[in-house]
Amino acid sequence: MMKKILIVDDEKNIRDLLSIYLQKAGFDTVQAKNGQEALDLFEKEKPHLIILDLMLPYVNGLAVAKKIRRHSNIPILMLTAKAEEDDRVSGLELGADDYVVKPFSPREVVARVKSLLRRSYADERIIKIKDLEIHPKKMKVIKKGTEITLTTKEFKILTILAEKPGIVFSREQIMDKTYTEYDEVVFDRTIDAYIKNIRKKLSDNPKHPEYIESVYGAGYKFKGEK
Amino acid sequence: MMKKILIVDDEKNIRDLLSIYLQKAGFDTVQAKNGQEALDLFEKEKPHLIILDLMLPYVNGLAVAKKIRRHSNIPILMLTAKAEEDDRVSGLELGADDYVVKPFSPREVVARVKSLLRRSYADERIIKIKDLEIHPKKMKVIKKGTEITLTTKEFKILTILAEKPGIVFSREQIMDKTYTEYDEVVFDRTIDAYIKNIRKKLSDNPKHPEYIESVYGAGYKFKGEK
DNA sequence: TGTCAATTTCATAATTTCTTCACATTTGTT
DNA sequence: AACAAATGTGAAGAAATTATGAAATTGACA
Repeated sequence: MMKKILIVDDEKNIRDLLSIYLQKAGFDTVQAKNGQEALDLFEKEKPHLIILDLMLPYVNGLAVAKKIRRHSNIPILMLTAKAEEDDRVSGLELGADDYVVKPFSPREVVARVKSLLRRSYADERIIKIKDLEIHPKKMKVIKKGTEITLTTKEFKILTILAEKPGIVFSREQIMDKTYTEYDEVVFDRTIDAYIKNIRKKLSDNPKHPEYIESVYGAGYKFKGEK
Repeated sequence: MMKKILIVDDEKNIRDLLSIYLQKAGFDTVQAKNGQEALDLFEKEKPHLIILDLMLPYVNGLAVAKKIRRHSNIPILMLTAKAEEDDRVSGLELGADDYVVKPFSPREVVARVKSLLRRSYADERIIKIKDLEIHPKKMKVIKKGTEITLTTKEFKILTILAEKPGIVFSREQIMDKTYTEYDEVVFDRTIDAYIKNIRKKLSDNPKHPEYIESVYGAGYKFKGEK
């Protein structure tokens, strides 16, 4: 199936350059010249990936990324003019999956687009942690040879935590990453309920958790050295 | 923490050259001369980054990258003999995060390794001071390999002090930075109580403090050179 | 439309942290 | 040395957060 790429940049030259190369590589492209247009087109065109300039007029690229991230986990490739660490860090924090520093080679952008698409849509990476094997493709967790079936949301939440062991995620962060629908606001304690279920299924004692640890006043984290 | 680099190349000269430069830059290195060895060492040594030659005997570098990518998103720096764009493209497609064309300057490799590590582990903004490592994202402090768990407020206060060693903070300043609510007024001695707890957890003797020093009539400071 | 599983909310119990307080100890000053 | 002011500390009640079972709601699908 042909994948559609949304290109967001205020410079027409750049948009066109990327369009040409991406189309040559077999992608469908749509262009937006500012944040508002980007959000509109994101809704309307439902692209498979977004190339987003960090420095946009009016609405900054980070804000656009954040808005989109609230509703979707579409891969985002950020274009950054300067290699400043702060930009880079907040870009990645807010959900950009990769970034390219300007000036870039169009071919490199194409390569990264392909890489991102592959990573995002052919996700069969198995997370091995402690005595668990998390199989995204099968939506299953194997613990010491025994299959444990989780529901979609339980699985998603476990994956978020297990991908970055040791890192504390607030309930809000977990919700942002878990919920894709618009306007969906859920009660804080909902996350607790999921954690409870996951723990039960993994036989993870909340008093002496082997996997998911509560961090009072902060959130949850997957127990781990890393 | 010292980062470990796995170097995979069939030429001993190249492996050694890279090892020397990387070690000089403060990295730990492990070497593999073919794909199988690379996979074994990847499992056993759990490196933080892999430098991988594209052209390996028996099992090609791309295949190795692909296999590793099934279980991990460790950063991979690919070494390519020829500057062909195709290699670069497929390397990036298969999950290499960056590449260097042979013949390369060892210094450039070191620079890219640093950059990749920064990118991949960007979410660990660790404050290192004396024998402490303060991990904000993990909400914990590591002292000589031992994890110390602090509460939210304890952690916050320790961070305030440790970020600017030598600078004295009054109780009021500490409160201002710790409490976000306006009207909230707490008893002066509350800060003392927190300092007491932090000191206890860090085994910091108030009489001969190694970390948090009381400044009579002024407040507290993190003992330090600066 | 009915049913079952998943999702979400809610109420309450259990736990942890926060804050205060009283008293002990130390520090600085005269 | 004596005094005043500031800091150290253990204990305890208050406040906040998390755990959890049960109930209500939603959603997919026959």
